[in-house]
Amino acid sequence: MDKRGGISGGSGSSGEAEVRKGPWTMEEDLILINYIANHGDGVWNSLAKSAGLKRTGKSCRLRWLNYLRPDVRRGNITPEEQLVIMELHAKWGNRWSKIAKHLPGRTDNEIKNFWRTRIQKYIKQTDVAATATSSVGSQSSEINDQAASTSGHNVFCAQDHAMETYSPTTTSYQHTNMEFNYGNYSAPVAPVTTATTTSEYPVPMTVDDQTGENYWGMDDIWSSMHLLNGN
DNA sequence: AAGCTAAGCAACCGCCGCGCG
DNA sequence: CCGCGCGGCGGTTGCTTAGCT
Repeated sequence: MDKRGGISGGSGSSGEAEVRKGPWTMEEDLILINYIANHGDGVWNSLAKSAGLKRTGKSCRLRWLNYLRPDVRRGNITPEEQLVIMELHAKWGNRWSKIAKHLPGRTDNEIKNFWRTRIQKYIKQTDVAATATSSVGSQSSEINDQAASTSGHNVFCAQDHAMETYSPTTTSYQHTNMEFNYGNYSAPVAPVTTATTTSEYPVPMTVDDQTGENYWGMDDIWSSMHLLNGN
């Protein structure tokens, strides 16, 4: 079952408004950003309709809050943030939005994913290690408290190498010769073999100094919005 | 080089609470 | 009080990709 596949909401023979699902396209992102920049957010269902997006209000809200907001921070969770997450999770449990409020620029979804992938793995490993050395099983909360009370940086790194090497896949509009990737979104793209062809796109791209790859960052998108809006 | 597996993450789903008529 | 719509939240899914065999 693919929850993210294309248009859903009926066979298409009816007059029902079709609802798009799955990864957001760059066009949709631009529409949403532009609309919110001009009208503000909120009342998401009507916003989706007014903006002409074939998306549910929920989907628009999620996309905006988790990704398109200008103050969203991307990239590595810092050791300090790791500590905060662990401390607050020990205190509040899976109250991700509450935890996210204490981490400016981080979203509940990001923290939730971080917890599930990194910290739960760490807990699992620690749990296995604990049961291996002792017949007494340890509970997650105990581990949380233990880890949360650990001062200093890279609390996981000593035992979890993945923490050190954590390098999230880019969430920018990354451009290669074949296609550009936007998180999971992968769209056919006009063949771009020269730098000049980037002007075909509404968004000026950034060139990575190290890889030489072109990509669209959020800054690029926002600057393009100013262009589109005539600022 | 090809196939397999695990990790990472975007996005959807279902539920709940709140405000409003 | 009740029903409805909306926003918010936590859980879950599945696609992509990197690493390994």
